[in-house]
This record gives sequence, C-alpha cells and structure tokens, in this order.
Amino acid sequence: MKRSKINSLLNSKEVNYSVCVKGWVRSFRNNQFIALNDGSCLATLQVVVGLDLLDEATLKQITNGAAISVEGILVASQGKGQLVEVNAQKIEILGTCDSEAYPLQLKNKPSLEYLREHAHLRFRTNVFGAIFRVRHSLAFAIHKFFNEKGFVYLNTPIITASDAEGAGEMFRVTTLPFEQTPKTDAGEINFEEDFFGRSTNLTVSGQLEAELGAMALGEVYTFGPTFRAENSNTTRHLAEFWMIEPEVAFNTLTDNMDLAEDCIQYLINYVLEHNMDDINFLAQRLEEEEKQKPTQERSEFGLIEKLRLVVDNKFERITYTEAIEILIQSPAYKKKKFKYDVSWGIDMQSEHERYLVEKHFKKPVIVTDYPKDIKAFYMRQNEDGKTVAAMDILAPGIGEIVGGSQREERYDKLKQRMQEMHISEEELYWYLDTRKFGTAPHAGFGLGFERMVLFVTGMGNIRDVIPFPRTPKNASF
RNA sequence: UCCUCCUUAGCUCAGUUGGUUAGAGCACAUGACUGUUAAUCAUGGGGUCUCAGGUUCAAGUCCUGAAGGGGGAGCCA
Repeated sequence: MKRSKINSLLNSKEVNYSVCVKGWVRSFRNNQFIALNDGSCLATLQVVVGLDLLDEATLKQITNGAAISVEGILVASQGKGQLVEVNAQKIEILGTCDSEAYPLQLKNKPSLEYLREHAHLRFRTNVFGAIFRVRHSLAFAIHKFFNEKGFVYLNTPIITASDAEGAGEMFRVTTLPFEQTPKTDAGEINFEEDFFGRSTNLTVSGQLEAELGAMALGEVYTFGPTFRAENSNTTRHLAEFWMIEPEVAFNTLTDNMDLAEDCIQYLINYVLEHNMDDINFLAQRLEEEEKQKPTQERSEFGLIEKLRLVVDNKFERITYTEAIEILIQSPAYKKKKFKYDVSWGIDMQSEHERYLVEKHFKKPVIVTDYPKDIKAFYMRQNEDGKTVAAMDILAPGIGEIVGGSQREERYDKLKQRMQEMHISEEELYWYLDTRKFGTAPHAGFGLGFERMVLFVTGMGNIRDVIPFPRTPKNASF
C-alpha cells in the first residue's frame, strides 16, 4: 500500500478507509496509543493498537524514537484530543530505538544547548521540526518572489580569488601541502603551484559577480552559502551562512529599498499563509521563554503580533543624519544610558540601532545615506561629498538584516574611491570593465537568510536556525 | 578577541556559614492497568559533583589554572 503522509491524513475529509503510515514514535501510552510523527507536520497521528494485535516482544519494541510502519483504517477518534486516528491492523518495526541510550527523552524538555550538541537528532523535536519547515518555506518563497518579478537566479562562485569588498576574514582554499610548502625565491608561499595557480578563498559575498550579471540580464539574484572566518561568537553570526543578494540594473536607492521591503513582507506573508501550525507552536515557545524573564526585559509583542506588525506597516525610512539627530535628542542619550558616544560620523553601535528600532520606532527601520568613510568602496557617492547611497534595514531583536546600496556606476569616481581605500584595480579589472563598457545605474542588497529565519521563528540563537551550524571551534557533523 | 556567568544522575535542577552515606522531578528498567493525551500507580537501578593543581583535620562548597557552554560587546549579514 502506498504510504500516506500524516499531515494529509489529519486534514482528511473522509474516514473509514485503509491507509499506510510510516514514522517515528513520539510516545506510547497505555500499551495502546502510539503518537506517530513523520515530519510532514508538527502534529502526531494517534495509532490505536488492539489488545491482541502484537506479541509481547514486538510491543516492547514500540519505544520513543523507534521507526515503525503501520497499516490500518483511518477512523473518527473516540478520544478527545484528535479528530481522526488509525486503527492498526499491522505494525512493523522498521528500526528499534534503545530507550536507555536514546539522547532525546522529549518529556524532559532538553535545553536548546543540549540539542545543539545532538544536532543530528534534534530534527525529531517539535521545535526543530517547526524551525526547519519554516526555513524551507522561506527558501522556497525567496525563489518564488524573485521568479514572479522576472529575476534570473545567478550562481556565483563559492571558490574565488577576489576579496570582494573586504567584507571579512576569509577561509583559504588550497591543495598545497602543509609540510614543505613550495616557496618563491623571495621566501613567500608560491601559489603558482597551487591548484588554481593563485591564492584562492571561500567567497564572502557574491555581490560583485552578481553586478556583472545584472549589467546584462537586468535583474538577478544569488542565494547561496557565504563564508566568514571572523572570530565572532554571538547569537547572530555564523562562519557559514546563506545570503540572498539581488542586483538590479537601473534601480535607484529608493527602488532598492522598495524591493527589499517588498521582499521581506512577501516572505513573512508566505510563512503566515503556509506554516501557521509551526508559527503558532513557535509563538507559544517564545511566550513560555519570555515568562522566565523579568517583566522589564520581556518583549512587548508576541511572535505573531511582531510578524503582523512588519507585514502591515511601511518600514520607517530615515537618513543616517536624521538617525544621529534622533539619538542625540533621545532621553537615553541625555541620561547617558549609551555606553558609546553619539556624533555624526560614527558607525552606529548595536545599542544605538536597538534604540531606534525597539524603543523609538518599534518597527523595522531603513537607515540611508551613511558617511562614506564607514562604508564599502562600491557604494555610490552622494552629491554632498560626505555620504553614500547606502541603506541598512534594522529589525527588532536582530539588528541589521539587510545591507545594500546603489552602486557607483561612474568609472572615475569608482576608480578614485578604490585608490583611496587601497583596493587593487588589477585584481578587480573585470569589475571596473562594467563601468567602462555601457555602465548604468544599478543597486542591490544582501539579506542574511539565517537572520531572516531567526526573525520569523522568534528563536534567540542563529545556531538553532541552520541545520548544522559552523562557528569558531565548532564544525561537528 | 574582550567582559561576564555557568558546569552536580541520561535530562532539568536543588544542595544552607566547608562537616556523616550528595537529593528531587522527569527519563530508564520491572510489574499493574486497555480510550490514553506530559497517561496513571507500585517497585528498582543509576554519581570520578567538567578536568588539573592548591588551602584545610575535612572541599560539590574556598583559591589558581585549563576545557566546554550560555549571555553581552566588537566585526558584520
């Protein structure tokens, strides 16, 4: 018999027909009721085991975590907790699970930290099942969003010879031996003998390559892994993370903001439409977690309220200069609550961004037109000579979720800025070429995928929204 | 990388001013129970108190160091 998925059976309009289900036992009550989960949804299906169906030995093998196959009749449930259930006619143990050795005893509410150390099994918990179904939906919605807008999905290289934008420390890619590394006459490592004949790294961003695509295909986006070898130990950083980077020819900074805002709202709407069971569960989890905190530190809004707020309101748009002004006029500044001083020209600290988003505006904020000296070389210089056409989207609880800009399309200005910031023109000749041959205004941004998942799931640690997190000193699994 | 906190049973945690044999709930095992819903009830096994030093008559408890982890900061997405 063909296997049915549990989510489809739970939503079945009809009953009293034969079904086959397979999954993992979540609990076995009263030697009679199996709660079965197959990952297709949060809920479990109740399988009812008749008195004489199984021999003693098989019955003993129905333990938490065991994989089983069930054939039976889908019927209306006599019990209160569920509408339908399966009266088993045949149960086959596919894989036993030694209860004593199994690390997940779900009734014990194992901590997120404990589950992180058992990341190979944590998918079997309600929380991580929900997170990764939501993560999937977000990934799918990203492709759907850009596809509907006529974008081309462009794959940029993971191994690269360029340092893109100096976005961060890079992981080196090499086949050279660690012992007796070939040296040049000058005593330096001779990369000519390396696999690519030059020094290579894992990419920190596909943006520069995406720009090349945009200057011909018009509208492109990347969605792939990126790597940063920064020794960052926070709840918001990973050494390996996924990034979405749209790049659009002829777009201005305002177009860019519209696209980013549209994109974020689309993604959240998609999840609210398709993953409400999981979101409700995650909202409940967050609420319980919040209850543990002192009243003052609790969030004003629940997860669903927070998501609705983002979907239903326009993002606040202010310039960097206005943001600094708001901070200086703020009660927090006047009461000297900020650890770091505020003045025009500073790179805003987390505490400043949090104040703007969480205290002042209470919704996502887009900050534009940053001082050129704190931003990358490729951002378009404004007429004032002091700022660039940059934009960061700051989200409550996450901080920067999007960073983008209108790119400098003017050859002379770009070249001058590269010289000032000591960026090699030789290495980036191909990037400069786009400004030489039919240059055009264009803009793009980077959206941190895990930060988006973090925001939507209401989780607190980025290590819990990627299946196998890569962080300093940790590359298990 | 810096600051700070934590590490006691399989899990989540108690453990008082240093003082007998280190506790609880859950999990697990055995048995009972056949409409349970975190099932319930009875019984039972389970500890190198993270590691290495030190102080002391005596250390889970105090001191030093290391490792691992949490939170915050910086860097950023």
